[in-house]
Order: sequence, then structure tokens, then C-alpha cells
Amino acid sequence: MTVRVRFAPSPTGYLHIGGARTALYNYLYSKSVGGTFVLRIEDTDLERSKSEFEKLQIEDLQWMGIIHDEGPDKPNPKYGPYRQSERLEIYSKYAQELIAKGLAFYDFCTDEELEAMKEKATAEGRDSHYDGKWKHAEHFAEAQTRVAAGERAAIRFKAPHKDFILNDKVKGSVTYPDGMVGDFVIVRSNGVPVYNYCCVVDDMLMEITHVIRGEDHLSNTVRQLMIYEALGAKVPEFAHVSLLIGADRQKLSKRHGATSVNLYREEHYLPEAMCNYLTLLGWSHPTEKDIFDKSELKEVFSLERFSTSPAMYDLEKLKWVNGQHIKKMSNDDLIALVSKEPGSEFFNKQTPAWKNSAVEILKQQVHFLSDIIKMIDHLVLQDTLEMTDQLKDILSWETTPKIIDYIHSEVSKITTEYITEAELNGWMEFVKKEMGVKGKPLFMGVRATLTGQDHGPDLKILIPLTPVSIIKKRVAQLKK
RNA sequence: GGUCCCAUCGUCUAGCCCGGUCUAGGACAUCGCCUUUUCACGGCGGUAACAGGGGUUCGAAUCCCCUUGGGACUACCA
Repeated sequence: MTVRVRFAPSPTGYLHIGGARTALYNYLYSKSVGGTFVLRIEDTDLERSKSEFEKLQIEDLQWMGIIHDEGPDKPNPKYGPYRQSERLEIYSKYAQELIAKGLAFYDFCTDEELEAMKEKATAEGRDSHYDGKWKHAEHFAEAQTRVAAGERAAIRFKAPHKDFILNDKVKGSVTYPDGMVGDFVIVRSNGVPVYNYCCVVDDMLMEITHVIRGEDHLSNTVRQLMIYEALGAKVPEFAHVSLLIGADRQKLSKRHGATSVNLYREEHYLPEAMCNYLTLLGWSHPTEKDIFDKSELKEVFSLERFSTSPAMYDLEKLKWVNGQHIKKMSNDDLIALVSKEPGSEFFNKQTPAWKNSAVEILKQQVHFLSDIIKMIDHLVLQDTLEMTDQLKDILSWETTPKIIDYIHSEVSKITTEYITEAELNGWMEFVKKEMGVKGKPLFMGVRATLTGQDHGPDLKILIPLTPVSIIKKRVAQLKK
């Protein structure tokens, strides 16, 4: 039997980090067993669903490399359509079947009646389950005639009186005691079916074999179990993955800050880093490897390695993972990405050798792509000096003014755009041999003179990357 | 309130199912040292956890129960 999994977002907003993680787990599982990954759009909430969001969410998924095998844009005639709003007749057909079998019933109760029912139940200390007259068989005929006459009614499912047991791949055996849920609505009075019902009909018809989703669905799963049974459908395997939480240990939501994938895309996080980090939030690599690409997981991904407790979404570690992925990249790939960063105009004008050298030295110490541009601005293009205490200290050494004088005259002779490493070496040699300066005063003195800073990358690489015009300005300021 | 789920360093986690090899391992963060005549990278090391209480057992992070704490669900939302 081929494995079929699905990710079923509601197009009511941007793709959420938590959603991306579930999508990723489904994707990884399907790849690990050679199954099919289906994308289904759950847009039965007419008010909140917007087609733009569907498009945006798919874009975010694609950015992360979570590519679906089937979906609205890649339909398989056997299973489509893939938008619930386009499957209304299907749901209606099965709802009629359930009514015919006496497993569901039309309900004409008004909101007020329902409210009164609830209040009465709470007053009596009972669970506030549906208690209306329409569930009883003697009213079925009346209900049919009223509906035939065009009156609107919701359709409720008759919750069977028995325990349900779910063997969850992550949670293990979960028991839902009898009476946990009452007769619930499967089709609203406006004719639109609800999630718990559509989901089952779709999973059944789309032959979904494994449902991997957030733990927030765990309690509701009993409703779905009931419907599977009523429909006579085979129950898929369920894997309820623990939730992502914020620093306050509450379910991750907008108020925890950047929780939409598109924000990270805009900040140019590396998609592979994002996937890497998200994978590790609730799943562990069998060899405790912590930096990897999705493609390396085919052989090792399994449902057995999920953690059962919630995981806190922590930007610090994501930052580190992103940095690790930058280090892993080839210089050419990295150059291509850096060239698209805002503020990369100067970078883009440089020779391939310059870019390669710059990227090679800078990628060692950054966490984000934008850091590379920031560092170029700071290390290479900064032409006004900031008088830090450290710089003042270096300038106070008796050898430093002599170095400045010497380099000032040497630099003014340079007519090329860049200083070569050989020229720099020559200056170092001169200061060492002819001026008798060595050790820390030599290196720090030269560094301060040329960069105006007391620390930074290796001068032999940094200085040939810095335009002479910038260096001239720096030295001139120090000479005063 | 009710039902269900969860509980190892500050954080992500390994170990738990199949008790002993756990004076509890790794990673992020943090601190220190080494290396780099600077910074970073890297290397080495430190601080830091089995929520509490009862059992079962020769022996429990691992099995059972209770307590406590946290979370989810409890819609004609998904």
C-alpha cells in the first residue's frame, strides 16, 4: 500500500511557523517511504478564507522546498478537486447517506434554543451536550417535510454512546470516554459543512494513510473517529505532534512576534536552515546530528522519533543554524545570494576574485546573509573613524604616529584602485626593519592606521579588499 | 468546570518501550582557557536537569499510583 499524507492549511492568513513544521513532517515522512504528499485547501470558513492566502502559503511552502505531489495546481482526477469549497456536493451526498442511515439528523434549533440548552445544562452541572428534540426518530418525518419545503436546518451527527480508542503513533493509546462529545454539527444551516466532517470525507476519498498534524487536534479526533465508523471507512494512522510554544509556554501565535514564514523569507533566512531548525523542534536525528539538509533525511526520518512534549520556538538557535548553513555553502552559491541582498551595489561591482575572497573570509563569522553586507560596509567602506577607547590607546603608543606618517606617504603614492598584498607586506617589512617596530605595536599600529579599528579579519585579506580612496581618508583623519 | 495530553540542564533534546553500562550524553546560550601578535572561526573545559511524594524491585530518569504544574480541546473556527 502506498503511503499518502496530506497538509491541509486554511487560507485564512500567512503560512505559520507551526504549519510549516507540520507540512515539513508530512513531506519528510512521504519522502522517507516513497509516498505521496497531498496539499488540500480547507476553505470552508467562507468569511475568513481568501484565495490570496492560498497562493501565498503555497509560495512559502515552495520557498522551503516543501513541494507537494498533488494539489489544486497538480490535480489527480482520481482524488480531486483539492479545495473543500469545490467539494460541497460530495459532502452533501455523504451527509444525506448518514441521515438515511439514521446516523445524523436535521436540526432546526435556533441559536437561542441552543443557548438555553447550554445554560440549563451548566446550571444542572451536566456537560452541555445537544438535547434538542430533533435527534429523536419520531421527528424525522417532520424534519424531512420542512427541509423539502425549503426550510434551512443544520445537520447534526449522532454521537454513538461508547468509548473510542485511538492508537496514536506519537501519543500511544488515547481513550475517549463515552459522553466526551455530544451530537455535533457536520453541516451548517447555510449548507456549508464543517471541518471535522469534511476532513474525514476527504481523507477517506483521497485515500490518506497517515495523518500527521498538531496535537491541538487530538481532542477533536474522537469526532473524526466517529465519522469514519459511520461512513464505514478505514481509519488512517494518526501521529499527533506536540505543539510549538512561545517563551511564555503558550501555543505559538502572532503575539509571540515573527511567526509567519514569509517574514523569514523576507529577512533572507536560508530555507534549508529554516527546515533544519523546524525539523529539530520535536523530532530528533537518530545520531543526534544537528545540521543537515532535508534531502539527507530520507533514510533516517521516522515517526518513532517525535518528542511528546511541546517545544519552545527559540530564535537564538535558529540564528546559529542559519549561520552553520551559510558556512556550508559554496562561495559561488553564497555570492549569488549576497548579490541580491539590499545594499549590495558595491559588492556587485567587484571582480569575481574580490567577491570570492570577501565571501570566503566573511562567511566564517556571520549568522545572516545581511551580516555580510553589514560587515563589508563596516570593515571595507567605513571612511569616518570612530574614536573608541581602544583606538585612542593604540594612538597613544609612541610608535603609532610614526607608522601613520610612513603609511600616509606610502598610500598617497598609490594610484591603483586597490592595495595589493605585496604592497602591504612591503610596508609591514619597512616598519619592522627600518623603524624597528615589532609585535603588537606593529600589527595593531598598522591595523589601526589602515582600518581605524582595533580588531577585524586578517589584514592581508581585508586590506586588498578595501578601496584605496577609503584608506586614504582614514589615514588622513589619523594624521591630524 | 469537564475531558484528554504532557513533565530530563535557561532552551532544543538523547536515554524511557526492552529497569543496572546514567557520578544522566549532545547541541544552542553563557563563563573560562588555548589557538589566531586582533576579532571571528576552531579546539578544550566549566556552570547547569531526571517536578514532588509514594510504591514495585537487590536496583528506577526508566514500570505503577497520587499530588503539583503546564498545555490542548470543550463552536453552525480550522
